Amino acid sequence: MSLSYAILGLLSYRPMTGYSLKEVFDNSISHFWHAHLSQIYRELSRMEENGLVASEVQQREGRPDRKVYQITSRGEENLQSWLVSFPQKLVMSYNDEFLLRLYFGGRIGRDEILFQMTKYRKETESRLNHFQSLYRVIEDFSKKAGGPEDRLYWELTLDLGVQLLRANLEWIERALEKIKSGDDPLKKSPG
Amino acid sequence: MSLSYAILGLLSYRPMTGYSLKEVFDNSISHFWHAHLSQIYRELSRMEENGLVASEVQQREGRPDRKVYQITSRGEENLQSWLVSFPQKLVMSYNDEFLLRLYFGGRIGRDEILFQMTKYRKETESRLNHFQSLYRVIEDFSKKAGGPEDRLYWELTLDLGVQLLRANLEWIERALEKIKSGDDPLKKSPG
DNA sequence: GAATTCATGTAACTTGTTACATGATTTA
DNA sequence: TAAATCATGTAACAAGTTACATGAATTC
Repeated sequence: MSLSYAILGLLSYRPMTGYSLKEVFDNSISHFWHAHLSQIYRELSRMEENGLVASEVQQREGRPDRKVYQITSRGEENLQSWLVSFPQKLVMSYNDEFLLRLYFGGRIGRDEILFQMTKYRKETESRLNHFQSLYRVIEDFSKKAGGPEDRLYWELTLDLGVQLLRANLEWIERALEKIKSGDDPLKKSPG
Repeated sequence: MSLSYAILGLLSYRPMTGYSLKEVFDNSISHFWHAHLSQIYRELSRMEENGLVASEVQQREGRPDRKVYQITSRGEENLQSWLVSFPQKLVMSYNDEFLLRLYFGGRIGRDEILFQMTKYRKETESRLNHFQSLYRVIEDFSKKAGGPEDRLYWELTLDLGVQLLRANLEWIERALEKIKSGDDPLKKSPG
């Protein structure tokens, strides 16, 4: 289960609560990994049972208690051995609901498709904007934790996220034109 | 659950067994949707309970029985209303184990990263080759089922799959160079 | 003779998703 | 004063994964 390695890796930079782990997931690795808060809490409990992490409850006046998790030496070993083992099977389970609809586009009207595609473009654009703002987050974070080596790899993964979104947007433009030109009665039956 | 819509959509072209549905998943929509055979069987049972599909057992001499599923009118309605409803939340759960390792690349040696990246490139290349062979599958299939409209959309989804893989490969080349040049002691501290 | 394909599923388990429950502090 | 943020989780269910079980026909 890769989620536990994602958690171990992030805890290897600094101890964190489940809540703050979720923030890092959303801000720093959302371009290639997503997890729900409830998943993170469940996984942390399991990992503590297995001795991969250890928790300490911090009581603070007024504000609610925080349960701060840190990686154990066993957790470090676990992480390390995972990092150097290239997966036998590359899991690439890319299930895309929008593409599933588009595949069956022949079953609905072109206007509906154009409408959905335009919405999809808007969403993709805002995701691209979000990703581009993450370079700043990496810069800030590399000053606090990790070294210049870490920063190289953080930026590389983000580069891919940005490039894939750009390729996606280029495809959207071409697809819109293809669909529109198919809609043009002059081009449908020439002569 | 989008799996049931994928099944309904495919059954709307022609009746199929669970086994042949799996083949279509792997050959025709694998670039944006993946499902295990056991998932398909489970989902078909559930859908039959809900009246979205109906099955008929065909007995054949010598060979094992086949359970052929077809879409019901209720299933058609179900599919149609899903197709015209743009999702409130675009599910983009893209979890990539390779990128997760790369993100933590600072924790392992550069040689290991280069080794894994090279393997990743090889896998990505073979996926691209597979995708490119699917245009032929679409061509063949559009002669048997569906019309020219369907073919446009089938090709569009495949176009995206191909373009994303190409963008991925371009990124790999650049990433390899960046990692290698960071490894070069001459570039590390000039002078 | 061994492996692959066709064809059906069940069982056990892990992961992902959504809703619920609680409650203080801060910001709009 | 309403909403958002911080902070913890549980419960219930849906979806994804892997292993097991069966057995004929075909291909290597």
